[in-house]
Amino acid sequence: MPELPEIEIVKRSLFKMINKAKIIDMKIYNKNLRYKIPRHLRKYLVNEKICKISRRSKYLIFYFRNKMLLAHLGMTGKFFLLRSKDNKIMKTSFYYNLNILPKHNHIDFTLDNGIKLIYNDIRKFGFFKFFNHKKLNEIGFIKKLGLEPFSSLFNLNYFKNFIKNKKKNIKNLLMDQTFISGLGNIYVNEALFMSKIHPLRISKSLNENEILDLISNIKKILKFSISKGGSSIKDFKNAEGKDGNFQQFFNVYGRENKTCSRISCSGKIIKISISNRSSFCCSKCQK
DNA sequence: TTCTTTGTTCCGGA
DNA sequence: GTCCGGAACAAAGA
Repeated sequence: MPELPEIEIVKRSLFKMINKAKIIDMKIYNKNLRYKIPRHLRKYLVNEKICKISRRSKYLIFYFRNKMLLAHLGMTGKFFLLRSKDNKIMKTSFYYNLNILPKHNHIDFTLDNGIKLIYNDIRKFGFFKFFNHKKLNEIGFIKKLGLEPFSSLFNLNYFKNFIKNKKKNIKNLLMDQTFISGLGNIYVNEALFMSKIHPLRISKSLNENEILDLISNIKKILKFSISKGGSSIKDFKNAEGKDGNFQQFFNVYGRENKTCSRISCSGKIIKISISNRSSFCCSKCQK
C-alpha cells in the first residue's frame, strides 16, 4: 500500500540510480495492468534518456526530452533494479520484497548504465500513462489533485475554507485526494490517532486547535515515515533483508483488539468500516 | 467459495 | 445542482 512516503523513497532511490540513464531496450510481459499499456510504448521510449524523476502525490513521473511517463503503483506495484550482467537484485535504499515472484514482473527497462529497471505488480492495480508533452498540470490525473501535504498552503485557512458547507466526516475528508493528495488509509488512521480525533467526526465540528494539531501531525508522520525509509507495507523488507519498521511504527493501523499505545490510555483499538475501508481507532482517547 | 486490500468511478438519495 | 457515501471494479492470495 504505497502512500506518499513510500513513493517519495522510491523516487529518491530511482533518481540516485537511474537518472540521466538512457533506455536502450524494453520488454513488456503483460500489457494488462489497471489500464492497458499503450501498444507503441516501446517505440516511444527506447533511446530516450531519463532527464528527471519526480513525484506528485502518489504518482511518479519520468521525464524525457519532450515526453513523460506517469506511473502509479496501485496497491502492490513496485520497482526494483537488477544488474544487467547477471540479473542480480541490486542493493539500494528502497524497499522491496525479497520474495519477488518473476511471474509478476510486467515491464523490464534495460538502461545504458548496466542496470535494468523492473516493474512488478501482484494485483496489477498499478498503471502507466504516456504523454507526448511535459505539461504535467494539464494531465487529468494531476489536475484534480489537492495540495501536497508539505505545502505551506496546507494550513488552517485552507482547511477551514474547504470544509465550509461540507458534511463529510474527517476520515473521508483526509482520504479525498482533491483536498489533500498523497494520504492513504494507513497514514489517515495514524494521523487521526495522533490527534485524538475520531474518524467519524464531521469535519466541520473540529475546532481550530484540533485542525492545527491534525495538520501538524499529518506533516509530522509523513516526514517521520520518509526518514525511516517508507515502511507502510507489511510484507516488505529493506535492502538488508530486515523487516521494515512497520511493527514499532504504527499505533492503530492493523492493531484491532490491541491496547492503545498511548501512555495514560488503556483503551482498546477497534476496527470500523468507513466507506468500505477499514478504520482503526482507540475507543477511549479518540473523541 | 468468500473475503480482503486500494483508488477511482458510477449512481441513487438527500 | 451539489454533496455524500455505498457499491462495483480491477487481481490475487489466504
